[in-house]
Amino acid sequence: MSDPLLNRPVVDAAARLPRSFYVRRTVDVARDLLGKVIRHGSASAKIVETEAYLGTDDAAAHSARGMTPRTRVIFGPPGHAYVYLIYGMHYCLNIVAEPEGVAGCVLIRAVEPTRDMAGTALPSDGPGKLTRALGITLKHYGVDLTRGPITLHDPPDREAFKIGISPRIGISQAAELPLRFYIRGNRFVSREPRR
DNA sequence: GTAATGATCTCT
DNA sequence: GAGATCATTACC
Repeated sequence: MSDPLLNRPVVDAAARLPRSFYVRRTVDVARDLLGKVIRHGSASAKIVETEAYLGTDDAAAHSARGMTPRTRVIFGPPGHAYVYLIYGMHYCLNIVAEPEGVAGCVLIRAVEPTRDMAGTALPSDGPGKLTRALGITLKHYGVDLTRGPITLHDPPDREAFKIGISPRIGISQAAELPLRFYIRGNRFVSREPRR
């Protein structure tokens, strides 16, 4: 493979994001997750697109209608994974934000593959595709991202990028709110912004 | 217990 | 533009 994006060095475990990173407003966590590295097993990828889903005041959020067995983790301590099955076939990965007791999570919409078990990049330009590429399923519901098996890290090299903001994709409620964040010009972003 | 729905993706 | 496919939810 000649793709320079592949086979980069594995990030240092010491750069793992601390709990304090997640104990903030959901919008801030969504924006700051851009450029971070997500790891699962030997797979590794850089986050290039996110969406904020605000707790109980956001009609588009699963947590809008209160705590249920599924949304329980969204109200729990930050830095945990909220995974759900959509359309009977795709898993979506969310990162829980806000202090314990306050709902809020960030949907990971696209990642830039940096390494995987086969040494080949799998499609990761969409929320359902990236979970498949990283091997994330419902069994990862509620896992602590400061412990594993899924972990988040600061990138080994700090590349500058510009942040784009747009309305969220694929929702009907609160569809106009500018809660989607992406790295401008990155080719793995799922869609270009609407105008 | 039954029925509607969906933060998607792939193919036509 | 339509179909795939099933966990979760709301309602009986």
